[in-house]
Amino acid sequence: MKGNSGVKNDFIYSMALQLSEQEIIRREALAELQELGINPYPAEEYTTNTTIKDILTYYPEDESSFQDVVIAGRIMGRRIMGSASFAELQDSTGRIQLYFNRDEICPGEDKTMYNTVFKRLLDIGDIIGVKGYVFVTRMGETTVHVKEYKLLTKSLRPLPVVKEKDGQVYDAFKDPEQRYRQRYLDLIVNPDVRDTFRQRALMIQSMRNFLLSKEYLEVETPVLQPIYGGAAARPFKTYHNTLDTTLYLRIANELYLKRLIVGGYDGVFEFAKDFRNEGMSRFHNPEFTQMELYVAYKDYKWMMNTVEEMVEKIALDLHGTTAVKVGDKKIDFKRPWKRFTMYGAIEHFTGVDVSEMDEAQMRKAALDMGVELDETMGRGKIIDEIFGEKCEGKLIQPTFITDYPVEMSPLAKKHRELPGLVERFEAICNGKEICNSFSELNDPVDQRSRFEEQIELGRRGDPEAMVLDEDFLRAIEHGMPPTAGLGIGIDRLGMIMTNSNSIQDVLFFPQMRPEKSSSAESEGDDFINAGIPAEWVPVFQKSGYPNLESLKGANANKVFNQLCGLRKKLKLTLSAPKPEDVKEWIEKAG
RNA sequence: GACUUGGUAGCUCAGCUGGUAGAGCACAUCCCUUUUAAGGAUGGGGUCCUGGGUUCGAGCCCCAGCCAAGUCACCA
Repeated sequence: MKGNSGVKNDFIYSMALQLSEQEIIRREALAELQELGINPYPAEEYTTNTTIKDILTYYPEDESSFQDVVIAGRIMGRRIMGSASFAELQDSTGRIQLYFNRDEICPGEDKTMYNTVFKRLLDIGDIIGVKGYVFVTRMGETTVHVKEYKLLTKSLRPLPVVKEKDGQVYDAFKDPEQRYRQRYLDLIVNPDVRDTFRQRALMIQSMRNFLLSKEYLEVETPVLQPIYGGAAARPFKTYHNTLDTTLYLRIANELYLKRLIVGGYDGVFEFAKDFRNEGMSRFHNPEFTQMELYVAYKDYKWMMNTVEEMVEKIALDLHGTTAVKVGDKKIDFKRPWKRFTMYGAIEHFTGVDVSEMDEAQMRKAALDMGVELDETMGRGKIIDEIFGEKCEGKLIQPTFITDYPVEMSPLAKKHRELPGLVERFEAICNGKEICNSFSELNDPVDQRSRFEEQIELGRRGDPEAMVLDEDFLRAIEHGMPPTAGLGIGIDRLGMIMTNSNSIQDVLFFPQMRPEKSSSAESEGDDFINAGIPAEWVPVFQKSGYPNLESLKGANANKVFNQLCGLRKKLKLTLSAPKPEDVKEWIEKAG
């Protein structure tokens, strides 16, 4: 360290107790930059005039272009030689090589900006802006010849360095836990992750454009609901102080959107975050996004055609083709999709026609197929079990399953021809449901009795049974036009459209258990309360005494030696304690 | 929730029957200087997830716990 003030030394070395060596070196570089009069975090705008992607795309077509470029981004790699160096710069569009030459960066006598600042004080991860011109190196790589550069942000932590050659990736940053917890790192070093989320955004945009082009109204409805409804699921519960009342985070927005149809809109939709207090897996996150759409004067048959049209358009907008690669399969969203009734699908995959069976016969048939059941299951639930067990996983290409048992669908209208069924369909794709839709039940008398059946299920112990929403009934008693409704899982569809294996890969910040945080900082108060100088607290903690309690009964000589040893090792400017001080501190602990 | 696998340096990972913690990248100092997952030399860097136990001795064995991933169950 040259010319550093004692104050800065103290700051850096007191941090040294918690920091890795590489972090200390970066903090020293930060201090040195400031002494050179360089602001590592400048406030003013840095105006760029192109992007890396544009340079790489258009320069090869016209080598007289890009002779005066300004770009900004993060340093992702450096190859430093004597008077000339190369670096990799990454912006939001891509990565390009930079060429630095000492005598061009520093035309005069003072070579500090090259020798000291660029070579020694900049690191991988720093954000800089550069001005220069584009050329091609002897090795044939399009490169920006830097005439001038400016530090825009100093990075204090080392970045995972991922290297790649001929499609082979070295030292990939791939541990899922770290990728999800520190998504920013994932995004920096794994460019395909940035692409996945761009595609997700494009997918939503495509869907929204489709719906807006039909002149449906995009709306927002409450997330905090006094009565949760619209789906069979367990809710998150919260509490409002002023109202002194329990509220639930919505599990669906269906009942609110239908109220809007009652209110006279012909078509309403919402991209809704829903919350379900249930298990987590690679298909389930506690909060997820669903697009719900309700269109008046339509039925579920119309809605099937609409879903096909919409999803086919999304595939085309994202991939330019209706066929999408998912894992080792190719899924083709080209219309028309295959259609099965639920009974038809079961007969197709099991060879058993269950359509005419009563509950007892059905139970026996299911058990014969090896489907596990429990006592609380009624006829509808058994059909659902058979379907889920024997059919759903086998449906890879997009397929509509229609006409569900009434017991499973308390918000769907009874089938116009087939008793015991409702006018409902789901689209199954890659073995998973991607949407759910019905001709909405608008008969208020029927709706009330369906709710009452749900209440009965709740009494029998079904934790997912729906509760009766009196205001919703009041609304449809005023008359809701015949309506087709749809819920489509945005995350699930996103997984398919981006070829992602888990829902965590299409959510920026999937829910994780909270990280175990070191409580060292708060525990430090104990030391101070016992009269131990604050500047020694981190030294104690580094020595293996996280709190005062841990110091109890410790050998005073040993502690004294540990403290002084660390002081020497880390070149702390603190004055050494006396042995009797240490003894006194330990006595206070015990 | 059950089962399986894993947690070792900033990152990716080795680590023998239980015997003084290793490599590559990154970092530091130096050499070469239009290189490209740059090369060469030297060096620094560790709570082996946590807590117990067995043992003369534990990264490794046993028990408990934490976190994650995979599979299964439930839900979209």
